Amino acid sequence: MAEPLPKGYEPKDVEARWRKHWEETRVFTPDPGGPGEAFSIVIPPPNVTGALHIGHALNLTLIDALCRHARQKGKNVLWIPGTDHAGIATQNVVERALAHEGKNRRDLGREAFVERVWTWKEDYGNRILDQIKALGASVDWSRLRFTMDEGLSAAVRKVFVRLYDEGLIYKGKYIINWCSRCHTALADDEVEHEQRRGRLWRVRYHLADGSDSIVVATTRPETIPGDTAVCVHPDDEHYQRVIGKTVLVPVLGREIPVIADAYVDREFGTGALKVTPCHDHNDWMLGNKHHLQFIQAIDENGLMTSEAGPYAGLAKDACRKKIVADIEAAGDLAGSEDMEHAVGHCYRCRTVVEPHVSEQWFVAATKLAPAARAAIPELTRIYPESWIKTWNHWLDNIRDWCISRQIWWGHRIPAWTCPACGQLTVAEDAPSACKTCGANGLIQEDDVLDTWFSSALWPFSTMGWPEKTEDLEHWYPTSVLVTGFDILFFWVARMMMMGLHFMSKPPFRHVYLHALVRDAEGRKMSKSTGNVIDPLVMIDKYGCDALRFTLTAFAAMGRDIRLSEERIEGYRHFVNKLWNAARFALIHLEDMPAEITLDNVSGLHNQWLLHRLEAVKKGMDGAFAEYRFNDAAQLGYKFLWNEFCDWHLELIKPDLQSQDTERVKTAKYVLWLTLRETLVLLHPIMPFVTAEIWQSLPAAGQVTDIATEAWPTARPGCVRENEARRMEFIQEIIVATRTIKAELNIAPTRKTALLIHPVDERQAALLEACREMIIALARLESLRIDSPADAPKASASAVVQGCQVIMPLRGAVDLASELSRLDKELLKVEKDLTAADKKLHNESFIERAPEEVVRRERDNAARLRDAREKLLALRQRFAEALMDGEE
RNA sequence: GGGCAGUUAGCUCAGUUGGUGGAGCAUCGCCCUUACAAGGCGGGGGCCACAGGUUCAAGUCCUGUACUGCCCACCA
Repeated sequence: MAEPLPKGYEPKDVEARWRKHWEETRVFTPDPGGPGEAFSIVIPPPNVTGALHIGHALNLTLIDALCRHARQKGKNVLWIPGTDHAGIATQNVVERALAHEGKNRRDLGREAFVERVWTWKEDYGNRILDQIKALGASVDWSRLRFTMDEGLSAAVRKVFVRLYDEGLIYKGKYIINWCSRCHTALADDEVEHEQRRGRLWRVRYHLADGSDSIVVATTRPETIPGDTAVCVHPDDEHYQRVIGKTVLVPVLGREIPVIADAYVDREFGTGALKVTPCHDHNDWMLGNKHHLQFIQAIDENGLMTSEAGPYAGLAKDACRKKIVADIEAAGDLAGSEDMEHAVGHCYRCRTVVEPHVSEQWFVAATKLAPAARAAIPELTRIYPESWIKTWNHWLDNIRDWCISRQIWWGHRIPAWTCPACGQLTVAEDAPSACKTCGANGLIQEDDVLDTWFSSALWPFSTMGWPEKTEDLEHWYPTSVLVTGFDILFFWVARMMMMGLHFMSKPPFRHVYLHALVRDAEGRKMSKSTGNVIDPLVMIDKYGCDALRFTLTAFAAMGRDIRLSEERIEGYRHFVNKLWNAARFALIHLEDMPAEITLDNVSGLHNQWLLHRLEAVKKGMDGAFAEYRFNDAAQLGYKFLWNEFCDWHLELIKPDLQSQDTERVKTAKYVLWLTLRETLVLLHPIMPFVTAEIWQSLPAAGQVTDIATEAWPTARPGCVRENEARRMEFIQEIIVATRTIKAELNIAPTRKTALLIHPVDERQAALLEACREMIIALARLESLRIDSPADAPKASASAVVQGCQVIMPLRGAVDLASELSRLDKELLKVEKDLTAADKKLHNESFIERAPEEVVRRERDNAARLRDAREKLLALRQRFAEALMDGEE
């Protein structure tokens, strides 16, 4: 039965207890044969090396809210947790640790190194799981996955082999992005371009016949030894004379052709471009088109090759200095200038990326992309929809995906080469002998797959594919993918391609892209800037629910979140408010209150509250369904605080003290029921505090776990617009009275007399029925509801919906301030009335606006006119009182 | 260069289908009213970036401009 709640909400103990409870009772472990419509989400697997950051906190909070809400709606909810092996990132971390021991991975050798990473993963990889727990994520821990689990690795191999057999994976020589620090190829989207200050040199190339020269502009003179052509625009009259001739590479003296291609921008630099096919993506394209020579001048370590002649062995930066100096010495430097240009950096280590020609594995993304493009919005809806254009543009311009990485940590490519005949065998399992020549000792590829290759399979590999599992049958495709837009292409697009190809269905019905969390100044949070907000610290300081509520409240679609600690602190007040409201309720609900019929509940305030509750239920339900998280949070916030606490709890205080047992009974039941339903509504956002309060509340029968409680059903009988409006009128009367007191500097606690002059019998009856409420909330000594004929002239007053509210003033009250108060009020009414009249005098408004709108405007004007008359009269009386007082 | 957002109170942001603009924080005043001072009550504060257009009516729809941010892109 009911237990008293401690005075202050202590998140730490409460959260720990509920986490344990939910884990032990396995309420988040669903059965594929269980009842309810299937609802599933796969976690965007955090990097196993990573610590939970605020972006994860947002992501997990939103997913958790959706899952908890879906569960409340009776769905069969599966949320699969897991982590990603994050190839390059994880390898880097372990290599750094090794470096501290003065070793590198080659000292250990491949096997020992990989073993070491696994050990590291076991030690540190579980930290992230504890952090997911700390956030209250209602994941199914029995289905925990890791991208390098045996099952998922088998899926990777199967996919690789199938794609290879279908010709959708191939090996080929291509210019790729090379990180000389990570010593691996990078996919196009793993390269981040940044504007950097650089220099543009103008270098003179002499014609081989010595007759002339041509000046070429370059930002990378160190690639000159790799030049195999100079290219100009075919229509450029400056260079017609040299097209088809040959020039000499500066310093080296090698003879190369001058070619013409419309690719060249005549306006840029000198209009002449040096072509270095091995060290520039566009030059690669030109080299192929014009069948140029391919000369590799820089190796994979960033050193100049023997092709660079006198510069061989130099680091590329040193070569740049030297070659510029040499050219200048030769008198062939035609000038140089500073310029800004985009430079590619490795997204993991920030090293400048070097275009590099090598043998790599590719997925024919160009062939898989069209289906993925067409899937949105036909098969999968994306929220917010504005991303469709970006999605289409990216998929329309996709290039084949380089999937081989020259690192050790990851899924090793399942391809073997025969040492005897060189035959390549691609297979799920290591072949014992060469199919062609029967030789043994086939050698597996050294490279591993891009991390995103296994992530691309995540929605079905986690459910047991390629086995035909019940999970797949029941829960694929997943209901919605929730992630940040920053990995739309890295991850979402690739999942879409793989899902469509292997499952014939898109991997998710909806994609919800949430914002990036930034700091208060709108900057990205990063360790180097020192502006990170650590979610674990926030949970520790303010409680998980406060953090979750804040993130949810700020998660408006299509907009970044600027987070600061003060905001979390602010929403902690809300958690506390809920807690205290519950404490109040529990004081009066020692036992389960007797049930009453709600459709015809007595008491205007009860009718109003239940009416509002219906609206909030509906509103929050819709908000969750459409991923309007901020709306859901706001609706819950306002209802709980501004309606339930500010009004209803105050309004039922007299009820609870009453001798009328029916009245007490009604108050208690409405209180109990509203609080319970509100807890359920808020539970998806604030699981812990709601769970704690829920179990303290008396219940009919066994106390249940709020996590398994159903979303409250609608009570159409409680929707009562008219009663709600009447209650709002009473509230306006009370506010007007309070305002008079506040503005005349009368202490709110000082009980005053009040006279209300209603406009008609109906209003009089309503006021009479609510007499007690008005007295209590406006803090009155007495209340008269009738004509003000004998009211003292020295009274403060207000007009509410035509009804005059009059407060006789006695004692030390600054009477002059009442006069200015009334003047201010009059001014406002005048202004509104002028605006309304202006509209009503506009003939086209009367003619064209809908009847309803015109009628409302007329009513409005009439109301204002009436208010003005009454205020003027009241002011007149008051002014007389002032005169009298002065005489 | 292309694309996408944003511009609303001092600050951070809401504002569903056009019908007199809201919240939190901050600020000012009064109150320790027996759930809550992490609180209550009340107030002040906005030509909704700018310029046009559509409309009886525009923060909301359209066009353009300015600034800010993000994404994409092969200007060497």
